[in-house]
This record gives sequence, C-alpha cells and structure tokens, in this order.
Amino acid sequence: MQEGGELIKLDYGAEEEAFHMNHTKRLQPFERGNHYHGTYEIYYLLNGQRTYFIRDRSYHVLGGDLVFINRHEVHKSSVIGDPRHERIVINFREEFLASSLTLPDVDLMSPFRQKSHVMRLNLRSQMLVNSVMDKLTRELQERRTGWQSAVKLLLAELLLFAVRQAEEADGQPARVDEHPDPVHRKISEVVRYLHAHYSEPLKLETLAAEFYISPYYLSRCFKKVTGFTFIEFLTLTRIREAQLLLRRTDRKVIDIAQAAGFDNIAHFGRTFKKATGLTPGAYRRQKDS
DNA sequence: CATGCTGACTTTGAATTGTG
DNA sequence: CACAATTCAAAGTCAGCATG
Repeated sequence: MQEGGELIKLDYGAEEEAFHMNHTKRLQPFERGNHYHGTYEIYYLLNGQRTYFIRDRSYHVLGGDLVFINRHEVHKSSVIGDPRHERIVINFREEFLASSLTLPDVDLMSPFRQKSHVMRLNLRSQMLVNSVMDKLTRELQERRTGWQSAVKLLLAELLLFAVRQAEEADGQPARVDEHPDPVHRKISEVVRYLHAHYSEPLKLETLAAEFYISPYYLSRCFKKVTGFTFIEFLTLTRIREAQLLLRRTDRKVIDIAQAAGFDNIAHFGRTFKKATGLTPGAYRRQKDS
C-alpha cells in the first residue's frame, strides 16, 4: 500500500472506539483494500473522483458526494483517472448515538438503508456539509468542555440533513450513474449473480461460462473491481448468510450450512471458525456483534 | 484488451475420531 | 444425538509471465 502524498491526516480514536474520523488528501494513487466492519461509515469526497465499490456495484463518486455504508457492507474505493483526491471518512458504532440520543420523530439511520449508497449534493448542500465537517474537526481537535456531546450532536445534524436530502431527492431522482467502465458493470452483474446463487455449488469455470468470458479474465477482473478474489467473496457471502441464520433461526447447524451453500459440515465449521473466530454453535450462543 | 499456461498455493470433501 | 476437530488427497484458484 502506497502512502505517499498525504497532506492532511487527522485521526481520532482507535478503530474499536465508538467514533472515528479521518480527513486525508492524497496525490498518489491509493487503494484501500476491500473490507467490511461493524461500524457505520460516512464517506465524503471533497474533491477529485473515485471509484467506489459497495455491496454489489461500482459507483463513480465525484467531489461533493456523500456515501453511506451500512454495517457489514462490503466496500472498497479505488482510483479512476486522476489519483488526486481529498476525503473525509467517519466511522461510528450504533451505540454511539443510540445510547444517548433518542429522537422519536426521525430515523437517523435511514440514509444507510437507501437503494443508492451515493448522495449527490448541490453546492448549497455541500456548503452545509462542509460546515458540519469543519465543526466536527474543531471539536475533535480542541476537545473543549462537552466536546463528546458536541460530536454526537454534529453527527446527528449531518444524518438529519441526509434524511431530509433523501426525501427531497425522492421526487426528482438525481440518479448517480452506473459506472462508465464496462468491466465494472460486468462484475456488478457477476456479484449480483453470486448474491442470488451462493447457496448452490459454484465454481469459477461455470461462472465464467455463464457470463461468456474466460475464467482467467474473470478471476483477474473480479479482484480488480471488488478487491476480493472470487473464493474470498463467495465464502464471505456464505458465512454472512450463515451468521444471519444462526442468529435469527434455531435451525440445525447442518441445515444452515446447507442453506448457505456449504454441502460439507466439516468444511463449514472450519471456514466459519476461520472467519469469525468462533465455531457455529459458539457463535449462536454468544449472540452479540 | 482478452486470453492461455504454469506452478505454488488454497479450498474442498470424505472419513474418522473426539466431546458434551 | 448434535456438533466439532483432524487428517489427507483431490480439485480448484490465482499471480506472474507469455501471446495475438
């Protein structure tokens, strides 16, 4: 991972903390490897342009766009054209707001559940977001009395803004374009296919045949777009489904393994433990995260 | 750009044995 | 009985290098 060209980097708190903000300006190409986590993420691109892969498609993100990524959603940003860009990333946990702020008339988390992950803002809205970001930065830097409350309130303000913005945009769809690169579109199709068929036996070769491309090419393009290898992605999808079923149902582990696409329990257990650190049974008994 | 080959590496499945 | 761990060979994947 290249680190050159960073001009501003403000980090507050470790990854595990409830709230985390990072403002970075880059001149050199930079790829943050694919990942997913239990925190909500707000990505604000101040200028430049990026490709952002989220869940099953690539977005062409421009300066002034706000991106909302739900917990556990797979995402990865990468270069498109000019590598220079400036961006703010905010991560926070559910409890951060929920534990101290109850707003009965609005659901602040709704922006994370929208159909489109990217919100394109007009200049006026961008100014508003900029000012909230500035205030957040200042609070985090100066840490004056009550700064933690101030951060919560500012985050709530940002989210409330997004909720309203989403409502307005509902009328006139300010659609964010599908990614221009045909390879990205193709891989989006493949990912959607995987999301629909993970419970069946799948291998690269048949998948490639399904989409009329060579397995070699598919393997490479898939990695380039999603940041995951084919197997990594497929396993991730299956494990997450299994986790869901373990949490939400009381079906037997064997059935769940089957439903998630593992036709071999031994292999399922092994893979599950590697991915989550727990055996399926232990995971079910824990029931947090 | 799309593809093919190769060899190192990882994943998978069946059988078996262990645990509560 | 339901689940977990281990072992081992076969099957599958993937990065690097090569090609039209």
